[in-house]
Amino acid sequence: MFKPITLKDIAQSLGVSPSTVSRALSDSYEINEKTKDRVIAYAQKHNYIKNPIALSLRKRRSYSIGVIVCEVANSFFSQAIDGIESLAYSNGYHVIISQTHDSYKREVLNIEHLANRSVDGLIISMSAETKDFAHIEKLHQKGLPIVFFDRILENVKTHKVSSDNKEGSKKATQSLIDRGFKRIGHLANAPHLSITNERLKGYKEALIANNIEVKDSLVRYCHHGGGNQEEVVNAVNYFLAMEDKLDAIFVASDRLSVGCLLALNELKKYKNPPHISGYSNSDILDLLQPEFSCIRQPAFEMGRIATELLIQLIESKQEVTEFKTIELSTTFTQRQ
Amino acid sequence: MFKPITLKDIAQSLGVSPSTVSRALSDSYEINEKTKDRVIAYAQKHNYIKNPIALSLRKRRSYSIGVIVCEVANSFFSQAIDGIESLAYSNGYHVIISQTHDSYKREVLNIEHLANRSVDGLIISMSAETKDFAHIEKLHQKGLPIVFFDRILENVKTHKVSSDNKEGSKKATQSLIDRGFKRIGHLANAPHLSITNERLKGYKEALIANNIEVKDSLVRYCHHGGGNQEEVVNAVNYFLAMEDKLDAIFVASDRLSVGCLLALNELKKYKNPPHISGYSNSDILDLLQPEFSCIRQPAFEMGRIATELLIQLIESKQEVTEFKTIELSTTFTQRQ
DNA sequence: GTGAAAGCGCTAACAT
DNA sequence: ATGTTAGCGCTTTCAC
Repeated sequence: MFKPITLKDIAQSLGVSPSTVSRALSDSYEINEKTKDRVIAYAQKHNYIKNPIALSLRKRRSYSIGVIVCEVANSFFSQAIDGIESLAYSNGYHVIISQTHDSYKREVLNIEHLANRSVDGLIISMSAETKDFAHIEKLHQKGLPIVFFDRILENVKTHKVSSDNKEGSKKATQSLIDRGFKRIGHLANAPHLSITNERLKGYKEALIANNIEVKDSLVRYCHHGGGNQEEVVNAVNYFLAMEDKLDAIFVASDRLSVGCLLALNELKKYKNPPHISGYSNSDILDLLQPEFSCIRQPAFEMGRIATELLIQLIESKQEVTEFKTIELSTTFTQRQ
Repeated sequence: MFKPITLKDIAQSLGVSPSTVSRALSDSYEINEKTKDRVIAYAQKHNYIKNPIALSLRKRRSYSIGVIVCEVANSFFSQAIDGIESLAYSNGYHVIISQTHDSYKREVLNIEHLANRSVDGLIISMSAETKDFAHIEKLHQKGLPIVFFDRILENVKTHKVSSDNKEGSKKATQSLIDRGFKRIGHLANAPHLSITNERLKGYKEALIANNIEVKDSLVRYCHHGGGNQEEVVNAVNYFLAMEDKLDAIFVASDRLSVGCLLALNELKKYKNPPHISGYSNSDILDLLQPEFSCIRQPAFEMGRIATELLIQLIESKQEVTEFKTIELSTTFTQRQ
């Protein structure tokens, strides 16, 4: 069975000590050029690769970072992951992706699994279900480098990367108002998420700025982030069944936008359905739904920046006490 | 800094030897019940978790499996990954996902990285660009457990899981013929992929069965699997520019279906565009493009089965010499 | 029923 | 410039 060549093997074959080999391979200045060449040549010829596990044990570093997201089958997150990977690989880090499927239980399990010394740091986007943050705070206190992205945890002191949610929301809602829509519903994400509140604020601010009354009855939350289509369908049905017909719905997330459009599609019987506008990073939606105006987050860039900050955290010699909260701008695309 | 409690710590605190603690925690029969209880209680109270890295080094097993796919932002693959995860986790394995973005170079890099003792086995779907298989054959010969899925490597003797590509293709093409389409183009994937050939065969067989001439000029390959939209646009343009107008296009993959529909969307100026039918596991496409008939692969199930076979391979005591090639059926959905 | 010791593959003081 | 040694955290043989 698969038994790769070790450093010791090389040492033996070459009649030198393991430490010499180790030093030669890490190009130490104290090793004779000739020995170095011999060792490197031999290693290359035999396809030697350092055992990363032994290395990790020794250095107490795994050179891998963990990413916690609700799901990868989501344009926003898969683009963000591409950004994370691009920076991680170029810095010699490996990326381990873990999906919570927006379940609190899975989040706890996955984070603990990763944290227990198999990753050097974590990039986390909270699950929609999570209300208790003990599992994260514990790790953070223990000193595990963590960077939050998109779905932030406000009161944990570390780097945070998101888009300017309030602003994005406000822009989109304002655009609906500009187009003459007055009764605008808001299909919101799970109530505990940072993004939910910020996006709600943006929506409300736009209404207020235009002297439109803010009504809680026009806001519908999806407690599982749209994880089961049923809750989205229910919300859409609620909106459609309202006595005072809705003019438009502003949708709070990528997944919900998809869910909402699907729901509306199933309910074709309704004539004059409300106009839909919302968050989406999906190219498909973008082009197939020509009347869908959307807010796009710079997902790739957000991933890159989060990773950059995490690597800084991991590699910093002294303890970091200054933390950044970065908010990137979103792009709003007005259609038709 | 993040310094978790070790087995040695427990031993010291309890005044027993490390070996006793180790045995107690693995519930060895030779340990006194009382000692066991003491140890387990202490471990739980202090949140002790075995260091997986040390464990891996010792056992020469990482309890993690690597997954190589072109990209996760793809309905088919993300569903397959969900299937892989579901079985892996319930068997105590961890899943590491690695994306090739259909680049040969990335594939080699990622596979080597994972293989070098940080995973116990690999589930691979080949990159579109890959024509040279040495990197995989080498690992396979060394005894690393590998299961292929979807994009198979024919002449490597190991388990393979795919859908019945020829059959699926044939069904879809036949359905186009049944609807009166005669001049049917085929937008194919990269020519080296197993699925490309099988799907091409199905397409051709359907034509032949209906006495329609098979013309190579009606087949267009996308060498990067649709990785850059440009090649898809070019192919679509080629089809649209043909003198004898095409009635329909049969599209060979999930990603290409998206690309093809997008391209067509951009080229709206053409009246009476050809009818599109093809592979797709996307719920969005499914519902937003009501006239799009599609073949859906049982992605989740394929992932599950591949994982099951891989775990068998990993855990089998004696060498496995009998290998399975599993082909699951696809579902064809006829629209409008 | 428990402990001592060796070793998984590697690196880094500490020799020489 | 190179070798010796100890140790990262764990399991497992061999003693007792």
